[in-house]
Amino acid sequence: MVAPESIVEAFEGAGYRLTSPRRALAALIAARTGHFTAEDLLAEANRGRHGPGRATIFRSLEVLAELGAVERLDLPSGGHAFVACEPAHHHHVVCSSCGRSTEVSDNGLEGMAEAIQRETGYRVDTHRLELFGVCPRCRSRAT
Amino acid sequence: MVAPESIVEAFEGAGYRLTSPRRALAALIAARTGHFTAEDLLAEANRGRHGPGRATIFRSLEVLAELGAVERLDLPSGGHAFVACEPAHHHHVVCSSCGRSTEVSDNGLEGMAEAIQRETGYRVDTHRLELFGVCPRCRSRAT
DNA sequence: GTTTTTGCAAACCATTTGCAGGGTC
DNA sequence: GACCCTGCAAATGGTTTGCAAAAAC
Repeated sequence: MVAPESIVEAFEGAGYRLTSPRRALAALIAARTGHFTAEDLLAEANRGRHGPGRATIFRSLEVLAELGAVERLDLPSGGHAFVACEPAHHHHVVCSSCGRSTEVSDNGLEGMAEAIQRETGYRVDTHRLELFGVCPRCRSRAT
Repeated sequence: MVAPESIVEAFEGAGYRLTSPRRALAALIAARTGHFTAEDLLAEANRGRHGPGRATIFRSLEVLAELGAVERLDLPSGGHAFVACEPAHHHHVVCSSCGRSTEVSDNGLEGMAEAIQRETGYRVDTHRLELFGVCPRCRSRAT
């Protein structure tokens, strides 16, 4: 869904050192088609015998989330997951069947935030929108 | 922000038994002006010496969230909190300074969901929108 | 009297942290 | 060579669970 290089570049561009655990992690993330949890990556890393360790995975995901190369999602279940993405403001629709996700511009939401600001008097600083549904592929397969 | 009775009624209406721990919890929740964590309630419950225990608090919050008497929030920090609310579809603007929150109709969002559906082909089932900012009171106080 | 709820404390699980050795710039 | 990064394993902190006693219906 995302090239491993773009993740490596995120590290690089922000002045982080290029290490083999980070390269390996980039590959693991790039190999994912949908959203994934830290646990998923960890399991995958342990499968191959030279994958990054638990601590590195968590630490790197945090960095990547800060850099915007990855976004943290709050699943309806209360758990956390991540999706690789382009570093621009946007949101995701996540397929609850296969986990695949698609980016969505927040076209319209900006306006809504302004309307809310006017109505409530709050100064709205940030928002998070998460959409969950079924992707086209799963819809047709489900038939 | 919400009357204790409305919470008690939520239990009642759904066929749950009315117990004193549940009444006490309803009062604790009603006393909150903003969002609160399970931990907050637990601390408060322990202050008075006959409050509900840890397990009951978590179990009840889960039930109330299911019933829609309370909504679970995902804070930007990654933690979880709750707000008491009316059981209708809506969203909240949460003040990051004092924790107070206000309900917001999702006026407009419905339309957005449809647009997204059309654009991406996903069938959108649910969404969660959380807004964070500074409430009027804190804005003026902050000057 | 039957069924639900509670409380306690132990179990859990994801995530974080301290620290010494190793790798990168 | 200096400083950043990693792995390990132990600590953490919020949330869940098993079970016997207590309360509601």
